Amino acid sequence: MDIFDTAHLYDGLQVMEREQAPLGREERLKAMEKPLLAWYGSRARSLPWRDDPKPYRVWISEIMLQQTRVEAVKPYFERFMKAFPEVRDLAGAEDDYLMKMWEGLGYYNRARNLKAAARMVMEEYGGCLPASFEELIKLPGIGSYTAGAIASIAFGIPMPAVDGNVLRVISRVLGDRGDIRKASVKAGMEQELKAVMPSGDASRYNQGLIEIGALVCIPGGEPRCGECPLASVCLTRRNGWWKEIPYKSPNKARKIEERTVFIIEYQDKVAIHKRPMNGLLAGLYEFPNACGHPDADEIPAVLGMNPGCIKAVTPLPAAKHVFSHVEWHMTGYRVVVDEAAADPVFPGGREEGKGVADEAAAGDWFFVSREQLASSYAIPNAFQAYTALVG
DNA sequence: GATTCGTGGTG
DNA sequence: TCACCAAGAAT
Repeated sequence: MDIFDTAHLYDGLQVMEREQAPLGREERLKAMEKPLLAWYGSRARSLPWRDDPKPYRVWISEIMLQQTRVEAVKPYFERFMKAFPEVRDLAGAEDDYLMKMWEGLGYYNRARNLKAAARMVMEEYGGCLPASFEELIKLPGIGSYTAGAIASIAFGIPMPAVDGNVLRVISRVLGDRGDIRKASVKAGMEQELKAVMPSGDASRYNQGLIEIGALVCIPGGEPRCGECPLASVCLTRRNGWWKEIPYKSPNKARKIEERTVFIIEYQDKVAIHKRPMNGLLAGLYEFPNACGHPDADEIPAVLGMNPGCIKAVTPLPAAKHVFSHVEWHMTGYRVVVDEAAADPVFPGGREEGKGVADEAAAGDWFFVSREQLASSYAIPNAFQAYTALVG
């Protein structure tokens, strides 16, 4: 028999609890500890950052895991650790290379914050992450969850690490209908968990709660209460509330932007453009693009190019990319240009004062080979449909 | 408190 | 197809 298959005990335990005074919130949370630690001891997945929890590795993994699935992180983590084995390597990273190592993972400010924090760790802590929640949370990119995760997992400090998994698990255990989107609900849960954290098992305790959320008390489907070590203390399990708890207030509708992407080719090279250092996809590279869906005969004006520079124009397939708060509905053109347009002295062959109205005008585009593009410039996956056409 | 930051899996 | 949403943080 599987000792963690507690389904057969539910009826008895429920009767027991009904016969006693109902548990208060703190008592219910305290009742989680033993079954949680026992379950984690036997069921924890083997993960690269878990098997070798050096502070630096825990830090990198926790940043990568923010709003990102474990399976997506794994290959990035291994590659990142080879590129930047120690804090010193990260602190001295070249920006374009750093972003190339992050290319496709999303939320690119995480990588920039990581480097900024690494420099602070070098200067202020001699290259070692501080073993202190209060010091960790001062570092850029480290908030209350990540500070708690690093403090507990890397240093054994008994501080809670409340992420989306923990919000879901604890809301369900307590039968709490508070809106888990609210910062106040998270802050309250951090306080309650801090009061019941075991002083000597912080790492396993926090990771156990997260692991239950990831593997058992899952979102977007029926939780696997039959294999949950917390089933006997869980109010949501007892009352069948899993569809209602956790409660999360609805999302806002996304804004839709129409864009046109230009694959501008000269011989074996293609034009790219560096995006501004703030806002969406900050500091990454992109193909020149513009608002709206201009006709082919409008392209010289849109690009601010002498029509004589353009040797051929062919339309490219439409594509859609969905960000968190914006949707791009894209079309594209392949534009083959001649020497005049590719002249580095006069980038883009542009006419003075004209050009793409917004972002592409900021720094002009420049031509790179396919090899350079693939090896040295981070292009976000929003352009994947067009990147694929460049080969 | 409300917004803005990517991307891919999933029902 | 589409809405949801994941090991959140910064502004």
